[in-house]
Amino acid sequence: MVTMSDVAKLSGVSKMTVSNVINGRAGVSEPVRRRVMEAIRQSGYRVNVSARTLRSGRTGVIGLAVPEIDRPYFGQLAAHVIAQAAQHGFHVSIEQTGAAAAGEMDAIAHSHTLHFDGLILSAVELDRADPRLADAGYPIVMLGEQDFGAKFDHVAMPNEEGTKAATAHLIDRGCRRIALVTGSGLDGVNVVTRRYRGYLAALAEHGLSADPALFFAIDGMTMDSGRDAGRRLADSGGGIDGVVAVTDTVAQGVLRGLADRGVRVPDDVRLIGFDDIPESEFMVPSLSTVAPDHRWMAAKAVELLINRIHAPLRQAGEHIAPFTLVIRESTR
Amino acid sequence: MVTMSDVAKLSGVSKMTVSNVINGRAGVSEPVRRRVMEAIRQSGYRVNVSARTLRSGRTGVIGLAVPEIDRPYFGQLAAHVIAQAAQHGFHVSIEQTGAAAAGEMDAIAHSHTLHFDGLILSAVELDRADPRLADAGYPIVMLGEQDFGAKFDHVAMPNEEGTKAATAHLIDRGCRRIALVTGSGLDGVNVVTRRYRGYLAALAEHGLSADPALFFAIDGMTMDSGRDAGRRLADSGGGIDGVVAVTDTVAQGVLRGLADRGVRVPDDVRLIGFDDIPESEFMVPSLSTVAPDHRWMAAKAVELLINRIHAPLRQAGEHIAPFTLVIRESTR
DNA sequence: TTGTAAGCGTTATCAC
DNA sequence: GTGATAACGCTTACAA
Repeated sequence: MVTMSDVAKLSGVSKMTVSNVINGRAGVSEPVRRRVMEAIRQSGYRVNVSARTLRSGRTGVIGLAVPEIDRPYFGQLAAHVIAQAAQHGFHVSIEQTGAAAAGEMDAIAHSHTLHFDGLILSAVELDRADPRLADAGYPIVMLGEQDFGAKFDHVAMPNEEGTKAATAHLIDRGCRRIALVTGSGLDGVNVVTRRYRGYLAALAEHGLSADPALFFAIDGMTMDSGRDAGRRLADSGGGIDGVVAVTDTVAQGVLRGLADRGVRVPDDVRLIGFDDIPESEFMVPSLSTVAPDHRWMAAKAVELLINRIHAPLRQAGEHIAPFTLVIRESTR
Repeated sequence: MVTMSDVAKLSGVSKMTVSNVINGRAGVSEPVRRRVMEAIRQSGYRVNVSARTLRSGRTGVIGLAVPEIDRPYFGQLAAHVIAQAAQHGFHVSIEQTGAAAAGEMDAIAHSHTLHFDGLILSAVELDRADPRLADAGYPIVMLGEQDFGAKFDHVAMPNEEGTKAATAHLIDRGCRRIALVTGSGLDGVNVVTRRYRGYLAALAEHGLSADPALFFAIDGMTMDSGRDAGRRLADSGGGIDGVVAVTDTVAQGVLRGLADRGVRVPDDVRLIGFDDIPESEFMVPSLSTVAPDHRWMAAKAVELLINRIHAPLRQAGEHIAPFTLVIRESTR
């Protein structure tokens, strides 16, 4: 392995001068700089990041912890975060938490080991009271889901507003018996409860009542559980004419479950999702959905994190993403 | 920051003994080991990976370079690779190459900087002749696409065999005018040409001719270009009764493009894809497809890479993944 | 503008 | 079994 000393020897200067050239520091004469660059090129020298990190304490890597990278929403999120971080000269390392609280704490403990400069945590289940969160050793930004009070910067989805708009849209289209397909946990403050509140708010505003028979609980935010809910929904015979699904992924499952039972969308039932994943436009029928500005969210999270890396003591804040309602065939 | 020296002082032993305890090396008496463990617990000590890496030369991180992490296939691949690597005590860092050859070389140069122990490269465009590949400084395993000759371990898709089986299946179902929707580059040895050969082989074997009018070229492996191809296909009026799409993602676009034109699947046209992404089961209609064993591929790639990390000089080989044909509604 | 010296936290070596 | 010492490759602080 070729080191800085080798380059120094080759170009007839000291290690320090080589370091200065590499890091673009001022105070190196042009001839020397050229000699050094040439020596670097010739020798094929590469900086040893471990040594630099050991000395400087900065890794240039930020962690992104997501439940499962193979769900479209998180894949898309990761792509945006990687792009944004690159613009600031940071790399991204992805950790899968497996949607379990234990895994999420692992990501933090682990990344401690891996020496991230900071962590973006797209949390679903993590208990907000966990004390270990406080002393992770580096800044953390929460993205997209949980509310952890004032301790962390938090980039939030327009959960309540978005779901309210989606529900209101179905009502506008003439739906009167509108089902909600969502997670079962209605305690605490999280995606599920926030979106539930938005659903209720829209119903109330239009003088509709919230029938418990219209509430379809599912186990995870997966296509599979969505399909199951779609079938139950079709079998319920409750005259349901509209469905709000908690995410597009779940909506895709619902769509499939309804198709399994011969229920047509939007003819028999209208359906709307949340997230605007890339697939939504291509489903048959294409899926109407709440489209948060994902790029904005990724940019915001990276910006907040990098700010905090440079200035650890700042007031944390919540930032709610803007959204639009994308109307497609499923609610025509 | 609490270091190994602190733990040593706290437990009244030397740094070296602490190191031995942490790394589970033999030759530490039980009482001492317990004292050290307790000191670690009390102090909240964490290993500094940079220092360890600097000294040992191992990072414990393997890179995974994929064109775009937000495409379902690569998301799924990443999930499997992460899981497999974890079983061997390795972490995974994901690099996006943006499907361009330049980006793929970047991933290599870059990860040099990042000090991976090895790299799994899911290459699409990378020119096999690029000399920089040879001296990346760590082992590389090619996964899923390109063929780079005998220089690298290579875990390959059953491109030819799978596409042949898919085409034969359509013929079995009674299709006689079978279109192929695939990338335009028919030169070189890559996914596109290999799958094309499989398609031709099946036609030939059943006495059907390859009509150029049945060849629909697309620009990238995206849903968007698939949709476009689906529309052109519907508008072509060539009596097409079957479609082989180069990937499921493209097939999803084709499905949508056909729906745009009111063409019914499978009633008017039968459609089959390649990859068996999670979405395929949930499309309407659900998509028949060639299902390579993704888990097998990830496991093989990780295994080959780790073998090579431990024994750099071994004969490279090609390993073709097993596959099954999954028959769903789109070819019923 | 350039060079010297010290040390970041860990592990390999070899002595005890 | 346990410990002292010397690296690993780089950057910070300071001297020339």
